[in-house]
Amino acid sequence: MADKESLQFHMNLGMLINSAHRAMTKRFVKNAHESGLDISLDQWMVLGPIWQRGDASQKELGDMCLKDKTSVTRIIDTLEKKNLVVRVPDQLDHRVNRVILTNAGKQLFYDVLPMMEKTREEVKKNIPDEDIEIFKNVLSSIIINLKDEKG
Amino acid sequence: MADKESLQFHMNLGMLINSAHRAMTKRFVKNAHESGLDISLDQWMVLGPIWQRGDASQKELGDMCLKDKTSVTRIIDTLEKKNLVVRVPDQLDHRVNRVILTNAGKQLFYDVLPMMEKTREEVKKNIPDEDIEIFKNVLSSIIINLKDEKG
DNA sequence: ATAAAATAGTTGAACCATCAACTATAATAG
DNA sequence: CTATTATAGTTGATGGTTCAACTATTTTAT
Repeated sequence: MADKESLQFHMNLGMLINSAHRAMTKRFVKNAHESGLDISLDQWMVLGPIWQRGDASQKELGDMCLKDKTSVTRIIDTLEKKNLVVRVPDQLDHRVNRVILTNAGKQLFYDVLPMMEKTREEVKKNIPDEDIEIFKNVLSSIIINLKDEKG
Repeated sequence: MADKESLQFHMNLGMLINSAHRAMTKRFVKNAHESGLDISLDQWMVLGPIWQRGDASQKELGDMCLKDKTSVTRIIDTLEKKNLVVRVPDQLDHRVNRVILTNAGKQLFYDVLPMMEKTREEVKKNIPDEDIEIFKNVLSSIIINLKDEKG
């Protein structure tokens, strides 16, 4: 597979991760679009945990998605603009917002699921399972290697 | 290593790549900052190939970095604003710009090299070489799996 | 030789990430 | 109890990515 060798020869680790990441988000959006769904990968990354738990604070979402609080704020902003979630002030701790799905949000979640599965398969095509395992292992190690004090 | 297992349990492939990528660019910028260097990882990704070849068209840079032509335009914009590169109209083909390094650009390139090496080592720490090989292999496969018509 | 198609690059809009500075509330220390 | 500190979230600024639409050249096809 000359294409692949050429890629590896010319690119360092950072570029490869960068490109793979961008290719994945691009494909996700493309598949969503073809299914008539208007959602980005980052919006989906946030929607998932909310669905899973029923509700979540923005802090919790940031922790679960490994996203910055600023990013969470802005993603929730656009999800709210699309009427997919709402922010509900927490009754006990007035600093926190509980984010919950609207009916439209729940509907979208279910609509996206099969499309997500399709994307996952496209990504993993022709890659042996054991390589995927090592791959995830290395990713985790890199994240831990670079983890710094302030989350 | 409970930390790592926990990561893998909670995160899917997309999130892991996303986080690893962000951690790497963050660390790069942090190391650059600590060395008194003002450059982002994307700017560095573009600077490298220019140095390597002496000059390059924006199209070539996009191909080499796997970046969109719009991104290249904007990165060159900021590199030019920082007086690290200049755009020179190609004499033969009036559609293309040749991008070349200024003296400041060359100087910065040499200053960044050791810092880049340090970052690379931090990223790969405790990861066996053969796993890194498989890792790069999987990344290349993903990129190829998702490659679409319009680069 | 001219019309049509391809190529290189730019611009504006929308979204995401990061940093720093900020508000408001809660927890803790004296 | 009050002063300090910590936490949750927001805002503005800057940089990068993608898409779509655009300009200006070059290539090609007839």
